[in-house]
Amino acid sequence: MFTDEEIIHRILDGEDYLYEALIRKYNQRLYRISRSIVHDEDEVEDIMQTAYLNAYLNLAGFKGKSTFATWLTKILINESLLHKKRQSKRSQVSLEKLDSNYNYETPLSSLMNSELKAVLEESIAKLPEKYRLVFVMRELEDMSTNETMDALDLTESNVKVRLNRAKEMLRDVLSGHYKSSDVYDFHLSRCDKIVNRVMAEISSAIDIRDHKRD
DNA sequence: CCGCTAGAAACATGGGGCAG
DNA sequence: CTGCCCCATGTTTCTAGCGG
Repeated sequence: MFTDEEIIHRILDGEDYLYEALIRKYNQRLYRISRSIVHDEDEVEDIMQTAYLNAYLNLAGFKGKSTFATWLTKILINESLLHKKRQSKRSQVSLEKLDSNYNYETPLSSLMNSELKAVLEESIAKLPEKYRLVFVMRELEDMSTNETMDALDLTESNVKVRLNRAKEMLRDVLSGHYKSSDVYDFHLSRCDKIVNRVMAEISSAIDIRDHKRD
């Protein structure tokens, strides 16, 4: 097993195909996080694709100031927010779109009552974006407070209080306890789809780059 | 025992709405 | 317009628990 940093070194040394391993590793995380900003699945796919591509093209600029995971997450969040901003400019109607998009599939079998899961997903989706983002990153993706604050450019205390308030809001809706591990699951076919697309984009990007070099 | 982290509570601030 | 209140948000501070 190689660390991300080792893989990146090898990619920069010419082993471009290794980028696929990184994509597969972080697909689930990026999907959930982007999905907590943008509701439409297809749009999330596009955003992830763009984020992976941007990350790849700027890989040489990654200096290891934070971890690769955080760096990549940051790129994704920026891309997601950018997309959302563009979209809200085009059409002001976003509210009615919210409800129709909650019913996406969560393929893995779970111990959780499906009705409860649906309620939980809906409740999460209804959280204000800042709370939802922190909640998804901390609770669903198991990111540390430090990772989360780096990715979102927040203070430590702010991450803590947002997480607690998110939970508080969810508690108001959900009586009793909840199990969050299988919310926002990432469908495997979707994973392959994105991997293939990004690797295709990368190979053409490499062609262009090599062309320019000549 | 020490250091780190999470969480809860108290406190501070800033904006929006509203009566006068 | 002004003063006031309420609400959302962020910071500070304290406590508890966990592992080295």
